[in-house]
Amino acid sequence: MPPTKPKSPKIPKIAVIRLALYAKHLEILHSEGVKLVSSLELADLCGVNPAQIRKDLAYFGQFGTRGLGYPVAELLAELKRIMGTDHVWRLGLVGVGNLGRALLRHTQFAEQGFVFTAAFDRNPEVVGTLVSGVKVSNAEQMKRVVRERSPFDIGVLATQPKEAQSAADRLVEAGVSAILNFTPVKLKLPAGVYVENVDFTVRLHLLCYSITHGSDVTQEHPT
Amino acid sequence: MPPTKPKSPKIPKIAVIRLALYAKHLEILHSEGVKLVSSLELADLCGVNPAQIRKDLAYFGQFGTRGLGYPVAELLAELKRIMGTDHVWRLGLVGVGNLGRALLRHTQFAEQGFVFTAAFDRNPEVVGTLVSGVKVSNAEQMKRVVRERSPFDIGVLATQPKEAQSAADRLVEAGVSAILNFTPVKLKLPAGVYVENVDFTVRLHLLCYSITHGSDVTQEHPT
DNA sequence: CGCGTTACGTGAAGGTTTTCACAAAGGGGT
DNA sequence: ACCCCTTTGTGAAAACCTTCACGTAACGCG
Repeated sequence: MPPTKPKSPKIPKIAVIRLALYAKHLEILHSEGVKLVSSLELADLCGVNPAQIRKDLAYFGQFGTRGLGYPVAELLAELKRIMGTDHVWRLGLVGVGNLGRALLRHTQFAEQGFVFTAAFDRNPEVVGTLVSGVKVSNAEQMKRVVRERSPFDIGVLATQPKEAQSAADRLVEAGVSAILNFTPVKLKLPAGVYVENVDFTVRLHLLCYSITHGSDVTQEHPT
Repeated sequence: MPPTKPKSPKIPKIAVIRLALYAKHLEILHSEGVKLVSSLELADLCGVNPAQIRKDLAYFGQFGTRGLGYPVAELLAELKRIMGTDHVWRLGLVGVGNLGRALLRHTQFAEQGFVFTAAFDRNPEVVGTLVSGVKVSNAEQMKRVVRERSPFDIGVLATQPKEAQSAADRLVEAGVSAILNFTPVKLKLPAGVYVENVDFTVRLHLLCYSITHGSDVTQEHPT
């Protein structure tokens, strides 16, 4: 079962998203004791085309045996390795407001190997408190706190919009190279810092459009 | 400024998402007193290709004047009309937990014309309380509450995973035809009910992949 | 041990979305 | 009233992603 590095340098983002989808269903199959799965079976579970699965996997190597299918446990392990989710990732929250608090308490993160190791805010009333087992530190001392006490890999940004950019700058300064951005601000960041913007209102807009027009949109993207 | 119904029946979903993006930036321009904008200027602000903007708009009609550009106020009004966001939408929350509470208190919704008019939970300790000005009702009486007291247009699902499907069923029963689903459950619903799934963990997985591989993904989808 | 069956891996075809490039059209100055 | 400049609207081309279809490999049964 050879390489795990991308063969060609350009993988469609959507393919990576589907990889996570496959992993999720493989996890279930694995827990059910299923040892082998064909692209057809997995495709049914995931709601995609079987050829799609084979193509997506082919970006990263050969994982199946012809005539049989894919070994569930091995493929799952490979996918996790490819996604980088074969180990725990540490999250650092900036902005302990309504949303931030909910994120800290959100159990799904931990279930998937994402653990908050730090939290920051500027409000003196919040700094020093413990939320869901995480101590809230002063946002102004982020760099020092990260270095001396609670390092983390991914920054989670849930501040007020007007503080978003400076908070992001501080994250970068502290050495973070990936940010999950819950604010509606388009962040300006140096190259090499990865950002994913989460904006639920976009989805609401989409629903409004669908209700208004009776869904004449095409693609049905996963997640 | 002619029709607003789609010319051809199939509009790419991604184009509708971009429409919301354009509207957001037009809103800003409008508040700055800008009267006219060219596709080039707007494209720069939105981070997309100018031809893309013209194509997207062309799905719905002709809104610009050659040699000049687009009238900001008018185009904004048109886009809102197209998206259906020219009036307030009423939201109904199911599941007043950590996330639900944060959503009720989230100010961005109201700012964009989305107002919670109802909230439901099964926990007797929560039922009857007031969260962010919204009375929490018993989830089992959803149908009645909706009809007699607090109708709403879009259901927002933030329950525990195991209750998600039955809560969704109840929403449909109560006449709701659009659901914003924050649970990781793939809902089974009758045709004609629109669902948008919001799963932040997908984005985290994507960040993991990027960090691990140094971003070799292609597309850069907005929001 | 060979043959049939199954299902992967992949080139080629098909479909969709993005970008290019240009004709056509409106505005404004002279 | 005409001409020039700007920028739209849009076919055509390019890029991209998905699906098809088949060669090929592996297993297992007789």
